[in-house]
Formats: sequence, C-alpha cells, structure tokens
Amino acid sequence: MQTTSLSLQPTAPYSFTHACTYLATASTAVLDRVGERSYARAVRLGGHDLLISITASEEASSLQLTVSGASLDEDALEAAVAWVRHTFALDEDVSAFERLGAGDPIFGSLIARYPGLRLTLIAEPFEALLWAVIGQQVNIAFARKLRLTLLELSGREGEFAGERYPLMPMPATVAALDPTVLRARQFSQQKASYVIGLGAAVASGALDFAAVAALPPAEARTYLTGFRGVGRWTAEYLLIRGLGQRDSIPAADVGLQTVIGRHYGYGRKATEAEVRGLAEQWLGWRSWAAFYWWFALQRGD
DNA sequence: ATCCAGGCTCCTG
DNA sequence: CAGGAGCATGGA
Repeated sequence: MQTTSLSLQPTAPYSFTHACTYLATASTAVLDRVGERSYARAVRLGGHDLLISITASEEASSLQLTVSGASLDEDALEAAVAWVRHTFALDEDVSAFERLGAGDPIFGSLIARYPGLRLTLIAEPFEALLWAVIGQQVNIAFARKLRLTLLELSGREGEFAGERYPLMPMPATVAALDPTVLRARQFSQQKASYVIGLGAAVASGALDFAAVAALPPAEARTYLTGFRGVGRWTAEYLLIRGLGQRDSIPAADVGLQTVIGRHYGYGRKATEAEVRGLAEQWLGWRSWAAFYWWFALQRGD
C-alpha cells in the first residue's frame, strides 16, 4: 500500500464546493463518498485499483489530491492526476463559456448564480453508460435504487489502508449476470437485457470507449446507437458525462425540458425543439449548459 | 386509478 | 429521415 499527495491548481474561477454539492445528491454518484469540500472514491485506472481522495481549502482555490494503491508507480500516479483533471474539468478555460450569458439574461443569471461550477463527469465511461441505461424512463430515485442493486449483485470492493471502498464491476461480470435475478430485483426485462448485453459488448471490445472518444460527435452518436439499449439520449448522456464532450445537447431529456420550461416562463415543459433552439446560443458549450440546468433542477432553483 | 419518470425499438409514411 | 405506437416498471 503506497500513498502520495500533491496539490492541484484549477484555472479560475473554480468551485470545488459546487462539484461536491452536485455529487452529494446526484443519483449517478453511487460509488462516491462526498463531503462539503471532500471527495473520495476507488477507481480502476490503467489496470490498477486506486483510491482517489480530494480535499479543498475553504476558498477552494487549490485542491489537495491523495492517491493510494497497492503498487503506485509513476504511471499510476500520472493517470490519477489526469483522471482528476478530466473528471472535474480543472484545466478548462471558461472565459468563453461565461460570455454566453451576455445574450441570454435567463441563462446568464444561472452562470452568475453558480460561479466556478464545471461539467463534472461520471468516473468511468462504462459506469456512465450503465447508469444512463438504467436511468431511462424511470424517476431519479428509482434509478438510483436500481444502480445500487446492480452494485450489490456485481460490484467489487477494494481495500485501502484497512478501509473498504466499492468499485465498479468489470464489464465481463455484468455480462455474466442472470437476467432472472435482475428481474426479481425490479429491472424490466429489456433493461436487464440491455445492461447484460452492453457489459458483453464492452468486455469483448466491440464497444470501445477510446474509439468513441476519438470520433467527432455525430459519428460517435451513430456508433453508440448501434448497440441495443443505446438511443440518442443515452449516447448523448455518455458523451457528456462519461467522456466530457463539451458541445452536446440532450434535448429529449425530460429534466432539461422541465427546468428550462420553468425558467423561460412557458408554464409547461419545453419541447425538444424548443430546447434545441435555445441551445443554439450556447454553441460550443451545450453540454456545459445542460449541466448547469441539471444543477439548477437538482437544487430546485 | 391515473399520470409521470433524466427512453428505446420497431414500424410506417 | 420524421413521427408515433407499444413497451416496461415503479413512485406520487
């Protein structure tokens, strides 16, 4: 067991507190331990299970990162640092994003209300994919329950300095799940089949996240929707929260439609076309805009 | 009961 | 390609 600590400097303005606020109640954050200004989780990087711990000072201008692992060599440490920078978007130059508010007072007030909030990713692409599929067409509380069930049935545990942390199951483990067991645990027939099939696709290499990340957005969507259970919404959700693509708008997302309809005074949910239309002014940063809206929705703003 | 929930597949025009 | 029926499972 080896441990290394170092400090990270995000570009300004940055708020680790906002990231924690989001993760503390996000239905997707079922493997994460989140405090007001602290975060910890076990994650598999480069074939090794690592424990990542992050804390921030009160002003949160810099982060303290602690990485632990059984064999923490230079490569593993480097991977952990890159993971944190990517997952929390520490290196983004957000000045162009902040200027988006100029032409749209409603969205502008959102940017002003959450200074330093950044698109915060789900730790692993496979995790983002499964959580998205599980979250299809069910309410958020129930989706969280199903995610916890999947972890209970197939998740792993890592031990770091005598303490146990949950880990995402390996894709092959998910592929080997018994659909009847999932059904007995409130998965629908098709949701069980999607989850198992996608586990197999990732395990076999047929679904390759590195390849997806290298594709332009439109082609990535086409590639992803070729897999059963992955429609446009799921593909976009994965691209945004799993791979950190900056400019994708999941206009069919019910939550997005609800919060946008409310803020723009429609007195109803916005339609998909309305969301898509509004999003044109967020060009280049549409994923970030979606994330800001989700953040507002989660907070009841 | 009825409607809704961070949709998907498959089938028509 | 666009639109819609049918689907599946709980929660409020």
